[in-house]
Amino acid sequence: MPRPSTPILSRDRIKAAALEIIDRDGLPGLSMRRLAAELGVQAPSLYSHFPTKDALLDEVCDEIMSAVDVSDFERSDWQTGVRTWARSYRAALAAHPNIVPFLAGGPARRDSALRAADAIHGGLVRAGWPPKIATMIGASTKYLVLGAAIGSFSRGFEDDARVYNDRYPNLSQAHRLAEHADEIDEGSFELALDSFLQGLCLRYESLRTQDATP
Amino acid sequence: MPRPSTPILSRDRIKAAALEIIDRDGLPGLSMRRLAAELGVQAPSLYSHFPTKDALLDEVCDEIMSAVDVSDFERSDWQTGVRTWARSYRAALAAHPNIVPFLAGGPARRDSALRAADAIHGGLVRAGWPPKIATMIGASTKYLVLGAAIGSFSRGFEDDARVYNDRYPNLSQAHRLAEHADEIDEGSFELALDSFLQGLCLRYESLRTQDATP
DNA sequence: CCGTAAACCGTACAGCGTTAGGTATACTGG
DNA sequence: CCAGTATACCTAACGCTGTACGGTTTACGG
Repeated sequence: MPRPSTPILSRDRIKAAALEIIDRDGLPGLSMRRLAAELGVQAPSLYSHFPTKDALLDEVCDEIMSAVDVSDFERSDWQTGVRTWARSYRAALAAHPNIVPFLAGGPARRDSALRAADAIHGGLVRAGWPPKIATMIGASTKYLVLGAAIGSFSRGFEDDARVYNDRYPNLSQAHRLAEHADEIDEGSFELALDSFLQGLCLRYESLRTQDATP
Repeated sequence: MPRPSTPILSRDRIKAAALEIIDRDGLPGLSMRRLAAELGVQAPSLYSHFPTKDALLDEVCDEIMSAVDVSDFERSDWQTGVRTWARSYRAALAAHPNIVPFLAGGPARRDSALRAADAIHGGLVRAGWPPKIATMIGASTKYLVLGAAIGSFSRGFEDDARVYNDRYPNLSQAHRLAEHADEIDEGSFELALDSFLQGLCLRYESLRTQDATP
C-alpha cells in the first residue's frame, strides 16, 4: 500500500496518539513502533511527518506548554502574575506527569516558551524589580513548578506500614500519604508558592523604601 | 578467559565508572556495553554484580544522596535544619546534574532517603509544626531542590543575541545568561530558599501566637 | 497531461538491556 | 590434600529500539 488517497496520518493525530500513550503507559512505553501500530501504520511512516522521535516529543511538549497563562503580568500586579503563571504551569504539567522528565531536560528554545519568558521578565521589571532579580524570580518559580511536577512527593513512599513503624518512628503515618497523594502534592505546592511570594513581598517593600530614600 | 585470579570488577568500581560516564556523556551516554568496555570487560559480566541497569543506577543515586546533611535538624532550629538540608541536597545533585532525571523519577524507597525523611519530619514536628504541614514543608523543599537541579535555568537560552533583540525585547540580555549560568542558578536557588523560609517564618509566628491564645 | 513531491510500504542496520550456557579458577568442607 | 561447589568471567543470542534506505502509487501544480 503506497500513498493512500486520503492521508492516514497527520502531525496532530500523531502528537495526540503519542501523548495518549505516554499518559497511559509512561515515557518508556512510547516507541515509534507502538505509536505507529496504534495509528494503523508502519513505524518508518512516522518519519514522513517528524524528523526524529525527539522532535515529535518537543512538539508535544510545546502543545502542553501552550496552556500556560502569563497574561496576568500585563493585567495585574506582579504577584498575581507570578501566581497565575505558576499555577497554570503546574496544572499543565500535572495533567501529563509522565512527560515531565523529558520536558524538563530539554532547553526552553521553543517559541511559546520564549514568549512566556519575555512576558514574565517584562512584567517583573515593569513592576520595579531589578532585571537580575527578575531573572532569578523567574528561575526560582520555574524550579518550584518543575520540582513539584517531577517529584510527586507522596508517590515516594510505599504503601506498607510495617517498614515505617519499626525503623522510622516519625514516618509512622507515611503510608497514608498514598491515599491523599494529590491533595498533599497540591497543598505542598501552594504552601511553597504562598511562602515564596510572601518572602518576596518583604524583599519588595524593603527595595522600594530603599529606592525612596537615596 | 574464565574466572580471573584476581577479580577485575567490584561493585564500587562499577558504580564509580558508571557515574563517570554519566557525568561526562550524559544519561543516554551510559550503556552496559560502553560501561563494560571502559572496565575492560564484556557487558553481561556486569550482571554478576547488579541484577539490572536500574538497580545499578539506584545504588549510584544512593551514594550521591549520602552526602545530604540532615544533622542540623537535631542540632539547631528548624530553619537552619531546612537550610542545611536543602543546600547540601542541591549541592549533591549539582555535582552530578546528568543523573537527576533518573534520580527524581524513582521513588524514595532507599534506606538513606527514608532515614533523611524521618529526621526532617521529626525535626519539624518537634519544633511545633503540625505533622501535615511538616510533611508539606518537606515536600516543598524537595520540589525546590529537584527543580533547581533539573531545570538549570540559564542553560535554557541559546547563546545567540540576534534572536532575542528582534522578537523578545525583555530578553535582550538573555544570551548573557550562559556566561553566568552557575551564578544565576545558585542565586536563584538561594533567593527561593530565603524567600520560602521567610514566608514560613511568618506562618510559624502566627501559628505560635494562635496556640498561645486559645 | 505530465513531472514532481508526498505518503505510505518493506527491509535492514546498529545498538540497546538482558538471558543462557560454557569454562576455568578460587574457595570451602572433609 | 583433595573433591565439590560457587564464583566471575566468557561467547552467543533474543527481542527490542530509533532510524536510513529504496520502492511504489497516488495527489497535486504548471
